[in-house]
Amino acid sequence: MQAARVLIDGPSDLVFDYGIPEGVPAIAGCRVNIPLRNRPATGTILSIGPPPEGDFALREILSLIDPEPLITPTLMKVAHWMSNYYATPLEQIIRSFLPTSVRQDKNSEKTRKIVALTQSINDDELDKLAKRAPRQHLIVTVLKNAGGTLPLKDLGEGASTSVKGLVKRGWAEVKNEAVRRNPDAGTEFIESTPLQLTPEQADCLSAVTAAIDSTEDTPPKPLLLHGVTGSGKTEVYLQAVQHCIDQGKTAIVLVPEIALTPQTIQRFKSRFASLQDQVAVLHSHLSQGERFDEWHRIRKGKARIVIGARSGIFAPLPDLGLIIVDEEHENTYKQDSAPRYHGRDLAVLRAHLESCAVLLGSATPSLESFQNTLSKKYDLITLSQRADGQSLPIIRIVDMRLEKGRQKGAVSVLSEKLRAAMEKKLEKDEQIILFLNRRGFARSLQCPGCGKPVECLHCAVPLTYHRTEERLMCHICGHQAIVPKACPSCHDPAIHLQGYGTEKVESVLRKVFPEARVARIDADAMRKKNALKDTLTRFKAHKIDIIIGTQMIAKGLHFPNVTLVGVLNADLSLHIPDFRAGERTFQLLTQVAGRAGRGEMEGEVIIQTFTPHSPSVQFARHHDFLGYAEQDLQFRNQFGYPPFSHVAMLGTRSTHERRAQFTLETLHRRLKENAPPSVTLGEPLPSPLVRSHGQFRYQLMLRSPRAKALTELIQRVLKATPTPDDVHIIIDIDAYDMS
DNA sequence: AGCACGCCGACT
DNA sequence: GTCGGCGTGCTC
Repeated sequence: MQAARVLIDGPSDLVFDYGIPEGVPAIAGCRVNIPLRNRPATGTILSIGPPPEGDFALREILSLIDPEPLITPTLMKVAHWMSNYYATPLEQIIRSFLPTSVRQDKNSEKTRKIVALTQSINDDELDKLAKRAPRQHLIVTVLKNAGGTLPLKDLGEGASTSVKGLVKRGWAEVKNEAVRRNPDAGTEFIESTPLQLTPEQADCLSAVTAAIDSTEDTPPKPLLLHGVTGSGKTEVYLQAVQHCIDQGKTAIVLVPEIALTPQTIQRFKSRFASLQDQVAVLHSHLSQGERFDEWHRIRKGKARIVIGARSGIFAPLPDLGLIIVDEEHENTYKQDSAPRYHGRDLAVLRAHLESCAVLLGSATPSLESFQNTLSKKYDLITLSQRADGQSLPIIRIVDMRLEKGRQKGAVSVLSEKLRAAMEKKLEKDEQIILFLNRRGFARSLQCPGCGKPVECLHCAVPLTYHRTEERLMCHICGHQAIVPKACPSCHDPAIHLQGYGTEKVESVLRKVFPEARVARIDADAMRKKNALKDTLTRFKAHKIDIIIGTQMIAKGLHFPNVTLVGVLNADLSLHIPDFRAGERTFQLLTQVAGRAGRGEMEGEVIIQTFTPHSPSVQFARHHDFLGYAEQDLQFRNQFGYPPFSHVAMLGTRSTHERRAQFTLETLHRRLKENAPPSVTLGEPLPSPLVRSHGQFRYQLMLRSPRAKALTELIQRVLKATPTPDDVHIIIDIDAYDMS
């Protein structure tokens, strides 16, 4: 007899063997009801194998929750890999694979009652019925006209009694029919036809189709598509997915955030309108029931194209042919709560395990992915021209250090150049997007005179200002400094923390351009449901002249009438204590600039900055990704940052500050004693956001060329080191969030 | 001796 | 997670 190895639901990652009763089709990936001690429990079958040795009575599975496995064999492998790599209990991983409604098998199929005539009734009987039971007669007539069947609720109120009468006579029967809870119910999508491809696009497409068509013996390499903004990456995606479907395979399309990419979703839905029911969009606004239905449609192969945010990578699609990761450089692919996986990395892993094609696309690829093309792990394909033949927008830099004198000390929001340019565009009735990257808390000291932030000499990242201690701190090596009275570089005493938000900008705009129609897009203003969609629709219809927004507007939006994009303070994302700050700023500037000049008219971009010479600003200005990458990769290599190493953050959180600190210090000591030479240890330090949600946070950075070395070391030390109950430990492998 | 409490390991 | 065994220590 075979036994099933079952992972029990719950936080303790229990694995036990159970007997499989006669006739129960239990296979790996199935969800099961099992007895545990004296109570029932639920779990997931990990594998089937011979029963274990040992003198205990094997208990049997009570029943299968779902007759078919909810987790495919490949996804099971992904889960095991994740558990090892991210140092996370397998149970937690599996839990994150399944939506709650699917896992708990709640909100299972919605049904409705269908009334069907069972036999033809002759006119004679009908006449009799008309006299004796006019309601029944009416129902029979209606049903006959409708072809014999109708939903019960369409027969009008109070019909059920009469229907019962008909059932009694044996003339009709009532059946339950499953109805799909369709998130798009009532929306019509008009099918769009494929666009004519430029020669570059055609080359890229054939590289992707070749990868889709490659056989299992020659598994395809991952593809990195570097396409400048407006180069028509989405059209390549669409035609690649079409090819995949034509081959009878399925496809996953990952997008950074469903809510922020309504235009991309729309294009997919329209292109595949004839396959309407075969496109499933997984997003956080689905109801539990909708999610249940979409998930099962995917599992059964009824939906063959899945569009989703990072967790879409767990979609249980059979016959996977292609995975696309749009805007692969986006940080939103990294989950910032356990399991802290990276959607793009899992896409590459899953594609490898499924021997299917994977396409990573971006106008500003991550240095991790780009480095993989240099080392020949990935193939690079390029779209260097805009699809409509338009040139990339002209980018002008405004040196805000010079504005300071002009505007006498006041925090200057709009430079004279930007204001003048806006005025011109408004006169011509063209639209404007203003961008302000507001990143609150962890702030550095920047000199308004020379534009330099105060940096750590050892780590080349800005020092972080800690208000409580009135000190500057390097958040990587622990170096501390007092807050300078004057700028260390130019001795300007005006050095201070400065900042303003989108709201302030909005009020300035209303004052400077009282005639213009202004709208603000940020997390605060867009809290209401559909607020973003509505604002974008009004902007498209030109009922708004100027949009002022945060990162939310940097991505993927396409508005032909926008001819001016202004970046109010390019430095805000530059001077945060993170080795990726430069990369992020370059990405942001390039992406934002790409919103300009997407129609007939030429676009113009104005970037306001205190550091006009920083590589992020200069390379973005010249639309030079390769130049930027070369420069930043050199820096990363020199200081041993990713992609030349893996970074792990080990953190403690507690309501007791001393305990959080002490625990991390203890762990640090033990790590030091046990660390192999390949691992570089940082110092245990208060997080830049020391206190958040009432908890104190301390963290420690570890680096190593091998991620496995980090996971192993951390797990070994944690296992051997008891920690207080009220201190929560966080392990973040390949961390992106340094705050 | 008898019992409440809390820690800790087992749970197939 | 949850149960139960067992040791500690307090009370009767």
